[in-house]
Amino acid sequence: MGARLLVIEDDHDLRGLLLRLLEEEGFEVTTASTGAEALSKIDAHPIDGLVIDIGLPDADGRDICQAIRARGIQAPVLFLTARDALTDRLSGFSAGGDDYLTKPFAIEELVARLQVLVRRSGVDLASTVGELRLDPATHAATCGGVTASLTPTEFRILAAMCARPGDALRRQELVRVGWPHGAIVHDNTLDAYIARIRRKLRGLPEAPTVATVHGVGYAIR
Amino acid sequence: MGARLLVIEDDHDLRGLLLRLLEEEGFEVTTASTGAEALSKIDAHPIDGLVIDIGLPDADGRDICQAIRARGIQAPVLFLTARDALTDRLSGFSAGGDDYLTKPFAIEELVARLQVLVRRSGVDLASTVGELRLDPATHAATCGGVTASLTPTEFRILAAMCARPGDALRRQELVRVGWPHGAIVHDNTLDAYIARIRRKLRGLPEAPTVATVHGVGYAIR
DNA sequence: AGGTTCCTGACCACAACCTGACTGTCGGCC
DNA sequence: GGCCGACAGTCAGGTTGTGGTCAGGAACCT
Repeated sequence: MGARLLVIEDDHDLRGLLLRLLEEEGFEVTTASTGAEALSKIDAHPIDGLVIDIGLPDADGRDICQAIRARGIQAPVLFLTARDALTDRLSGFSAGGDDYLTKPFAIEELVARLQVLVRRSGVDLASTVGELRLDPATHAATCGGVTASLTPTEFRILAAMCARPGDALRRQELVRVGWPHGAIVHDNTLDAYIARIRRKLRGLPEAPTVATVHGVGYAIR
Repeated sequence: MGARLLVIEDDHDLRGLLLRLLEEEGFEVTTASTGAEALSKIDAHPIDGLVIDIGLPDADGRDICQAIRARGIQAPVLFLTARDALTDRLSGFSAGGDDYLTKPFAIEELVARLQVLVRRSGVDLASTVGELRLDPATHAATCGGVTASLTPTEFRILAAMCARPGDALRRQELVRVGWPHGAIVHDNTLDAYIARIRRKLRGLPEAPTVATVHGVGYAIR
C-alpha cells in the first residue's frame, strides 16, 4: 500500500503537478488548496504525511501545521518554502515541521525526502498486488522470493497499473505516467514496454500478469 | 525534549548570545570556552550536537573535533569559521565536521542547519551492515577481521548508504551528505568516490557491495 | 476475408556509469 | 625551506544500460 499524502498547495498548476508526480511514485495523494479544506480532509481520512506550501492565501502554512498537530496528528510534515527564506525554514521547524524544501526543487528530491520521512514514521511504502511487491527505492519487483529490477520507465508504468489492480488503464493514461508531460510517444513504444514488463514478470513465480484489454489498454491481474 | 547541544566558543559575548538564542529555540545548551573544558563536559554528559568555533585560544577547533571523534562520539558537528577562507571550511569538513557557517551569520541559519543535522544524525547511527562495521572515530571499515581506512568523504558517503541498507540512495542525497551545504559537485565526482569505496570494500572479505541502480543512485547490499 | 490492433525479438543511438590516471592543495616532517 | 604522503577533484576513454524504433507475425473483431 502506498503512503497516503495530503498536499496543501494553493497554486493550481503546481498542485496538479505534484498530484500527478507523487501518484506516479506510488503515493496515494489527496490535495487541498486552502487551510480550511485541508483540515476537513484530514478529519475525513487518515493521512501518513503532509506536504504544505508555507505561503497560502487564507492561512500561513505554519498555522495549518499547528492546527493539525493540535488535532493530535503525528504524521510527518514537509514544508515547501520560497527560495532562501530563512525565517520561513526556521519557523517551519518550530511549528512542528519535519523537513523543508526550497522552491524551486527537483521532484526527485521531494520524493526521496518524503520516502525517508514516511518510512521513519513506520509506514511500508512498497505497493503490492497479490504476491507482487514493488519497491520504489530500488525500482525492483519482488515475487515469490525472486527479484527483478526494472528500469525507471518500466517501473512507472507497472506502478501505475498496480495502483489500480484489475482496472484497465487506457493507453493514454499509461503514456502520461510513463513519459514527461508533452512528450511525443510513438504508439508502438508503449507496446514495447509492456512486452518488456511481461518478460520480467514471467521470470517471477506467482506474479500477476498484464492482460490486454483490446482497444482500450492494459490491466494487471 | 530539545536536542542537547554543546557550544564551544571563546568569545564571551557571542557565547552568551548563542546560549540564550539557542535555548529560546528549544535546545538544551551547554557551553565551553576552551577545548579542555569542552572535552570534560562531553565526558560528563551525552550530547546530540556540537557547535564549534574554529578559532579557539588553546586549540584549533578542528583538533577538538578530532579529539571528540576519537572518543567515539558521532554527534554532528557544525563549525563556525571567522574568515570566508575556503581552506578553513574544507579542512573543517575533513576533520570530521558535518557543516560549517561563516561569521557573521544569521541566527536563523544556524538554527535551521542544526535542526537538520540533529535530525539527520538519528538516522545515521546504525552503522553496521551484515558483517561490515563502520567506526566513526577512526573512519575505518572492518569486515571479516580486515580493516580498511576511509577518507572522511568516503566515510560519509558509505555511512549514509549503510544507514539504509538495501535502499537505493539518489545521487543527490549522497552528494548532500558527502559535501558541505551548497557545494558545487561535478557529476563525475560522486562516481569517482563510489569507485574508490568499491575498491576498498573489495579488499574486505564478506563485505557488502555497492550496487548501482541505474538512473537512480546506489544501494549497499 | 480483411483491416485493425497488438506482440515481440532485434537493432541502434545515446546517456549513464566505471575507472585508471593525472593534477592541485594541504599538512607533516626532516 | 623543500620533500613527501594523503586527500580531493577532474578528465578521458571504455563499458554497460536504457529508450525508442522497426518489421514481421499473431490475435482480434466485424
